[in-house]
Amino acid sequence: MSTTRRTPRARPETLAKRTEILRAATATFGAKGYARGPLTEIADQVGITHAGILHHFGSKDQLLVEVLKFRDRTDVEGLQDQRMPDGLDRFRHLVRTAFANESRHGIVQAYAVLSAESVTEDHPGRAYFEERYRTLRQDLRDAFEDVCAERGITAPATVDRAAASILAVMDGLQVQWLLARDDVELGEASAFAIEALVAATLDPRPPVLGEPGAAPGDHDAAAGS
Amino acid sequence: MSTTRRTPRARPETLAKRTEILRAATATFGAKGYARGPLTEIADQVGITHAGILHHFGSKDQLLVEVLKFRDRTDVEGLQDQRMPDGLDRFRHLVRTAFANESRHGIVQAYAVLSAESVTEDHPGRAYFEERYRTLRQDLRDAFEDVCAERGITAPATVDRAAASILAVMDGLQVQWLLARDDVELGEASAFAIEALVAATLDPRPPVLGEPGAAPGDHDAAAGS
DNA sequence: GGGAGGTTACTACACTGTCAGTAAGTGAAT
DNA sequence: ATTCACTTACTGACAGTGTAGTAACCTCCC
Repeated sequence: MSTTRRTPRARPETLAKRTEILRAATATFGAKGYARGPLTEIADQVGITHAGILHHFGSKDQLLVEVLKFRDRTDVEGLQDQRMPDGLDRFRHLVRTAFANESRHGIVQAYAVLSAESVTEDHPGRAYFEERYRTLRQDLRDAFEDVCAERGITAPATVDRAAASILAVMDGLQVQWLLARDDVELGEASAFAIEALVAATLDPRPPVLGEPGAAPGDHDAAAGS
Repeated sequence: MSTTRRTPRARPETLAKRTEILRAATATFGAKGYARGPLTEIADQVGITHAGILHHFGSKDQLLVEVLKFRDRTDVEGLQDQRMPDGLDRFRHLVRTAFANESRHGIVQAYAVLSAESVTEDHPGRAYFEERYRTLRQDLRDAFEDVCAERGITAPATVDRAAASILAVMDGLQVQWLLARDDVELGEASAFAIEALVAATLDPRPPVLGEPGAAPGDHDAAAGS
């Protein structure tokens, strides 16, 4: 936890190689998923053997964890000088990210595939994604609280749902976009949805569908339709 | 090849066994994903060997396709007497489904895992999910058009984005719910989001975030945050 | 010269798919 | 109603492949 600097001496060359491996692993896990992404394919991309990869990362599981951490690290570097925006800017930032993602197919796919795969039995990435979503939801709740405080209104109880929904819609749109890039506009659709969800949270309107006492006990059967 | 399977004679016993296999396969693929869901585990559940499974379905790929088709078949049976609702009821139906899904963990997980996995290279389920989402989006677009026609308004250009977003938010919430069932209320959050997206589509308001000419060309780097 | 960054060679599995064979039907014709 | 020709529903053994991990050895650089 504390000083996880497992490799004491980091020669610059070595560090570069490791980064190269992490990038290659992202590509392979993105293209084939973790379960079907062989170490040999990753090794080929960086011109070594699969045993060389294991020399650096110990195990495939560990490699996945490092890949995930690596992404977070570089993401933060992307806006190192400017702090993560807060208030409404936090949501604008999400929209910008969605547009930017349209030209980052590989990473989008890696995250989409790995996050869903992580819910399976004994998946090495599970803890990472649990933590990630928990943090992001908290993050967005905070942004909502900020905006409400600024406006002198009390944050509604729906901020929980809104925070989860915003992340959800971004993820879900990514999957649809990956399956049909001609039919789904990732950036535009995300912008629309985030706008709608933020508006509904900050300035609620009477329900269109009528929900309050809606009986959940329903003998209905359509998994995702 | 040579002695191909000519639509095997459907003895009632056999059909029952096949259904049993499909159910077991759903469980295994749900729990472990397709890539990591071995035929032997499915076979064990129904008391035969993995070769027996292959006798019925020819290949693992084919089994997956049948599993997916099977789900659709049973889903439709669930509301055979009453047609799929249209207009606003279509959206209410989605909300009810989301609540119902809270007690159908296994199927939800199977769909969440398999849909994301399907975007990977040469995945046997890809065509199915492409088709599924295309159909569902069209379905929701139609529902929007109906409501707009009823109200004598012209459907806005955002119906495309809204349709994709509604499906997206449902899927995305499922993943978060599977990762943290105590923190995410699948039904309630889906209800909130669908309500918000339908309202924003049918009765648009001025933007809170301000988007029109927002420059997409942004040197930003946060994959999913 | 000692350790970091590899390699080759190998072990040990975990799976999928094939194949030959068997037992239990099925459906005429006898 | 029994026999004969054939099919269905498997089993058990195994081939083949893909793959993670290990061990021993090489080979530079500091």
